[in-house]
Amino acid sequence: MPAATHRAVADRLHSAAIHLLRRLRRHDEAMGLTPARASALSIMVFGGPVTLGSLARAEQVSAPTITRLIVGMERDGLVRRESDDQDGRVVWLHATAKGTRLLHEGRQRRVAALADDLNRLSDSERATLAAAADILDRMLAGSSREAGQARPLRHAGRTR
Amino acid sequence: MPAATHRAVADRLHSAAIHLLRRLRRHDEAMGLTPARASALSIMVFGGPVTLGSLARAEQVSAPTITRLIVGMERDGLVRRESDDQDGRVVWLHATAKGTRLLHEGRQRRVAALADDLNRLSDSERATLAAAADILDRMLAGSSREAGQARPLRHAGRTR
DNA sequence: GGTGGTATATTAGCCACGCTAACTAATTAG
DNA sequence: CTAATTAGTTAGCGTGGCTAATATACCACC
Repeated sequence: MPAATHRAVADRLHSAAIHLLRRLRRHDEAMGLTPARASALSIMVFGGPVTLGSLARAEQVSAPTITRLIVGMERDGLVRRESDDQDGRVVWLHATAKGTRLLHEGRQRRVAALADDLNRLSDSERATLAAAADILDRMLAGSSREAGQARPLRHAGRTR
Repeated sequence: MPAATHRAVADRLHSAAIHLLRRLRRHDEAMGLTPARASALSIMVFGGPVTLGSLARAEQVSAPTITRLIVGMERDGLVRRESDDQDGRVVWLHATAKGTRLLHEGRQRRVAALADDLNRLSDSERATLAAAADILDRMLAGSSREAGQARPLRHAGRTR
């Protein structure tokens, strides 16, 4: 397979991923969870308690951004702060029951919408998609170099 | 194939798409094009001139948001405004040469990064991904109900 | 046991880009 | 000709990116 073909595949994959997420994203905000909050919550729910710093690294945003995000989420009862008894500087973040519930509801909705679309495909088409998802995840996991294993849905940043 | 399996496929696809775009998005801002600008530009470059209103619909954002985005892009020489001679209300938007060049450069970068990853796969894995991209694009095109045919990379919105 | 350096989190203040509400101007319908 | 509709803008708000500067805690070392 020549390199030019790789680029063509890359291009189509890129486009497919954009369309897929554009479609799913509409369900994200249907229940009061902004994307930034959903992404941070997913890290805590699937990966357990984290410190502010490690959350910032996992989300690939700056420390002040995370501080402010968490202040709001704590105010709304989605996360709980807890200070470390070994190290007075670090703050541990836990998803509350409410936060966990909201995250799961949103996830359900998104995935259900996609599953609807999948219903209209043939078995072999679905099998192809399943195989592709596996290949992609292996490929991307291999080239990812960050700490967090969960799913930050990162969105843009300013560059100045 | 039972519905439960569809959900599992949906879940894996969702996750794969997120990881894919998270990886690509880093290249987006490497050249002074914010995601919102890149997305608007891609509509004009690949789809030709558009009116403010149709761009807003294609991007799925409100009219004021587009107005402000375009004001900035015009200031920076990425787009040109032109009024319609039939209808004094409408404003046509054209990508300038500079805008077109910037967009293509960014696209090259993103796709090149992905093609690198694809190099490490086997031929049959690549074929699976190519087939999956086609299936996805057909599936998503079938359920999309908007006017614009180009590629808005939409990101979150506020709901109040 | 104080002193300097490093690490963690916060505060302050900027910018981009979502939104609604309210407006102007142009067109179309009746 | 007036009323309704449509296209775009202006004003003003909220979230979530950022850097720079600061407070606190820890650590290392003399």
